[in-house]
Amino acid sequence: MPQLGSGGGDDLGATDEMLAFKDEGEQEEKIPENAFTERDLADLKSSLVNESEGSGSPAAAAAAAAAADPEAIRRVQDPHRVYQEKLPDHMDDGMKHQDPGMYKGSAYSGYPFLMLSDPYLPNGSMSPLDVSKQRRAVAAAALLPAAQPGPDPPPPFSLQSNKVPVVQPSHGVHPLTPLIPYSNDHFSHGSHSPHLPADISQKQAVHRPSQTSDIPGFYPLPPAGVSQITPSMGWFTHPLMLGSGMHTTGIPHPAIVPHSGKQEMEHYDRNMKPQPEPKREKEAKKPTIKKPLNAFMLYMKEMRAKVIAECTLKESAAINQILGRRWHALSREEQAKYYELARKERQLHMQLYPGWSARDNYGKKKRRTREKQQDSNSAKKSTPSSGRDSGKEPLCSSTQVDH
DNA sequence: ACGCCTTTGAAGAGC
DNA sequence: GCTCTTCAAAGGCGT
Repeated sequence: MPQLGSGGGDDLGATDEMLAFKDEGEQEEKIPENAFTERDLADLKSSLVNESEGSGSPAAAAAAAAAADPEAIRRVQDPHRVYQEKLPDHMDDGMKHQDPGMYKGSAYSGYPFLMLSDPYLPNGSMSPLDVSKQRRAVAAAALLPAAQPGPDPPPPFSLQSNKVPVVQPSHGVHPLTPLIPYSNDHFSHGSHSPHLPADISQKQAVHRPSQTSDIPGFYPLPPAGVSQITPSMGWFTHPLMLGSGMHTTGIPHPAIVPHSGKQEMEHYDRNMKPQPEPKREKEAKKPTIKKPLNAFMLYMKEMRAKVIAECTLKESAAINQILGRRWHALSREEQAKYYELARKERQLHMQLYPGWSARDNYGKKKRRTREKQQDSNSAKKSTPSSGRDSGKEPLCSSTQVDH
C-alpha cells in the first residue's frame, strides 16, 4: 500500500489549492454552515485513507446537502444518488459534508463566472509562439458572449452528464468519477465517450459490440471500498482485451494502453476486436499504464463537452484555458469533489498497479525542446499573471470571475 | 504522421 | 524541503 498511509500527503495539492482560494477572496458567497474548511477537507481526505469505514446514509447526506444548498436538491434527485448509494462506505464520511458537491450534477450551475476582458498576453513583441497563443486566446474570446454582470441562468446542460462510472450506465451520458478513465472510455467504449458530442458517440455506438452492453458496471466498487477489489471480482474480463488493456493480474484497465498510444487505443476502443496484428508486433508493444487523472483532469473530462457546447469551441488549448478559469472559479466544495475523485483514482490505480511509477512513462512522450521550456519558464517569471493565475482567460460563460 | 498548445495537479529527480 | 520536469486529457493546428 504505497501511499495509503500518506494521509494528507497526496492531498497537499488540494489543501494548497484551498489556501489559494482563500486568497482569491471567493469566500464571500460561501455557505456558512457547509463551508468546507481546509480541515474539513483534510478530514475528508484522511477518511478516505481508511477504506473500511463505517457507513453513512447517502440519503441523509443528500438531505443535509440539500438543506445547505437548495440547488443541490435538484442534483441529488438525480441518478447520482445511485452512485452515492454505491459509494464505498468510507466515502460516506466525507460525503456527508459535501454531498451537494460530490457526484452531483453540474458543479457550477449557478456560480458566477466573470469574463475577464483581456487575454493574457502582455504587450510587447511577440514571437511566433506568442502570436499563436494570442490567436488561440482571441479565438476563444471571440466566441464568447459579452460579459453580463449578475447571476446567470445555469447553462442548459443536463445534469445527467455526471453519472458515475461506478454505476456506469450503458447509455451515453458522461459520468464523473474517479474512474472515468478506466471505465468510461475504455470499458464502455461505444456507449459513449465522455467528452464527445452526442453525435460522435452515436457514431461510435454503431460499433459497439453487443457484449459490452451486458457489462453492469465497469468499476464495480465493492461497498467496502476499492481495497477489496480483486482481479476476479466484477471485472470485465473479455478475452479480446487480453493483450491490449489487460493488467498482469488479468484486470482489464483502460489505464493500460499499447505503447503506440492513442491511435491504437482508439482502435481497440471502437472495435473491440482483436486486431489482425502480427504476434511479434504485439509482443513488442508493452502496454503503457497511464497516470491516474488528477482533480483538474477529471474536471476537464467532465466539463469539456459542456464548454465545447457553450462556447462552440473545439480547440483544446482554448477550452483548457476556459476550464482552467472555471476551475479557479469553483467553490472549495466543488473542487473538493474532484480532489476526492482524484484521490480515489490514485488509490485505485495504486492497488491495481502497485509497482507502477509515473516515471515508467517518462520519455514516452516527446519532450518539448529545452528552449521552449526555458522560454515558457522565463515568460512565466516575467509575467506571472499570464500563468495559471492570470485570471484573464475568458470563461466563455456569460458570467465572470472577479479576481 | 507527429508534436505543440493549454490547463492543473501529482510525482519523481536533483540539489 | 524546495525547485524543476514530466505526464495525464483533448482536439485543432502547424510542420
